[in-house]
Amino acid sequence: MRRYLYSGMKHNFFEEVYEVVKLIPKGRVTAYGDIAAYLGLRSGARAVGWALKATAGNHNIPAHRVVNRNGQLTGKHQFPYPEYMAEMLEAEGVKVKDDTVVAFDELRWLPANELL
DNA sequence: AGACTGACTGGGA
DNA sequence: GTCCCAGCCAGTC
Repeated sequence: MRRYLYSGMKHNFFEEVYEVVKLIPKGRVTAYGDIAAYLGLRSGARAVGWALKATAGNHNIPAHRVVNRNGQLTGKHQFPYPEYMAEMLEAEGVKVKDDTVVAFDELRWLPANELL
């Protein structure tokens, strides 16, 4: 995994996002902003969400492990059906209540901390 | 070309 | 805690 610093570098932002998302461990979650920060963007969270939208239907990318900074499943409506995202997380041992990940702070996986 | 939009976020009021 | 606002990327009109 290489560092992505946006300044001056021409690169496919989407692919970088996908690579990071694929590395999120089962049973853990992360936030859009965490991924953006790791990729070197100040406020690229929205761009990350936009990129993940393009992965809809791609089962090779665990997009359900990405939630917003409050642990809310804001992207649930992009899945085959609204409950799909929560079901996937529950199946991995992540508890979800009211569209929000329980104990989000403990399960939050930060790429900058866990990767070299 | 310009203006919006969206699976967002941090900071200030 | 709430509300507002600018900034990020790529696509659409």
